[in-house]
Amino acid sequence: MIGDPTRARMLAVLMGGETLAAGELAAAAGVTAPTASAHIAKLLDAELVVLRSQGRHRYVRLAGEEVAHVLEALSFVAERSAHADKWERGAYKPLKAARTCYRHIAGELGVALFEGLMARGTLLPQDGHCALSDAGRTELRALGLEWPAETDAPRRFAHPCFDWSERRDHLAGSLAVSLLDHGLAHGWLRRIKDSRALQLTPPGAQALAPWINR
Amino acid sequence: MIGDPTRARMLAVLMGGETLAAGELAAAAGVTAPTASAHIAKLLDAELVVLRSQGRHRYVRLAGEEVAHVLEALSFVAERSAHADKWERGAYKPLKAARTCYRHIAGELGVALFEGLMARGTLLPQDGHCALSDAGRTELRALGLEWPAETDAPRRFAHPCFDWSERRDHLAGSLAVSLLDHGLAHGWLRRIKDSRALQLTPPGAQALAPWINR
DNA sequence: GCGACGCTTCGCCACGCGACGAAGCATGCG
DNA sequence: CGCATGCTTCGTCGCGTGGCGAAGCGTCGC
Repeated sequence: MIGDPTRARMLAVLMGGETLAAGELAAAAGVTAPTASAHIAKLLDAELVVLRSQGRHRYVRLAGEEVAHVLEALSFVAERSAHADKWERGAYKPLKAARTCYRHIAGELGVALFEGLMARGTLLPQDGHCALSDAGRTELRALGLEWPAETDAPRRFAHPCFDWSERRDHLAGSLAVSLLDHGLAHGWLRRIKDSRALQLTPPGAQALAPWINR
Repeated sequence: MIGDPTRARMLAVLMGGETLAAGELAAAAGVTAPTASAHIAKLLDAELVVLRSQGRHRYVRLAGEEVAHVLEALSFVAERSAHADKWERGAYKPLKAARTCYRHIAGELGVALFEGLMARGTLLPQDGHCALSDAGRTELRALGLEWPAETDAPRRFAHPCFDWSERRDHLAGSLAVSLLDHGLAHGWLRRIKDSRALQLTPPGAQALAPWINR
């Protein structure tokens, strides 16, 4: 299912965490509308993506974090030895520095952020997941960040996610989604076109400085 | 590559962590020798498996932990919703209770062991991996366990590995391999035939009792 | 050496499935 | 209303690739 080149291209695009209309996906994958439609139907059937119909558009998004995790791990193994140093220099460098993993911040920036959040005590480890400390709540609100209720499903709220390029954890969960969205909305981060790479802007570096661990 | 049904069956068998001769793999996957040979060649080319020629036999084994991790995550997503309750009752129950993940102990037993090792202080968290405490070294030697030198590559020695059925970590790394091998050799654990499932024997339960967290 | 065995290479067949064009439904807009 | 847009369904084509049997190598045993 994932192995088909066209579907793989579609999934890779969706790994950015965005939701795309069927037509956009077709263009991104380089196939015609009928072909894309058939593939989307299969991905839906396999529950790898979910669909939201809205007017005459049909928006597609990855089904969840498990799927994103598999794809991330797969892409790492796939690109592994082939171009060992492309990660250090060249085309993959921006991806290694900062990228989206589903709807989280990953790469060097993601790992640094996660470790900073833990080191500063903004987040506290708790069983397998993470919880906001009282001080942490205050700090993040001061940035203007808002997040969904933490009450239900603590596991879903914030937890570590293994980062395949860094081989260390970054932050995942709904708090991480809020953080990415907020960062994009306020110009702290910019998506690099046609890529999962992210760029940290000067205001972003300033806003996140207390947590960026270097 | 992984998607082909025959190759998937081969990889699933190899997920047990064993090394099999080409002919055994052919039988396990239900194909003739020529077919298996072609598939093995492809898996080798993709560096998903490694080969050790010995006499007229050619032994195949998974290439490493990254590969095992991807396969484990994939199998979880693949089996996910299909038979949601088969994990609780029925065919998957032994797999959920205890199984091999590459060459580590996974499932409920694996998670309990890992958490017990940490809770008792046998293992100490250290950066992204784990280190043996002095007391831990003594405790494990008392069991008769031996392990490779811890000096080089601490990351490889012991680290958490996300367990897809339990959604918590179990122990991975060369220490985990030693533990599984030792457990099998001393009758603490038995492989269940034609499956990745493991069974904890009474002597095993006794030997591991100090670390089994319940 | 000469078989037996294990595995690979070769040649061939056939099925599956992905690709597209054309036509068919929906939805939204003037 | 009627036409444009977005997507799906249908029918068809053709390539890719997995499958096997037969034959070819290498390795071990007597």
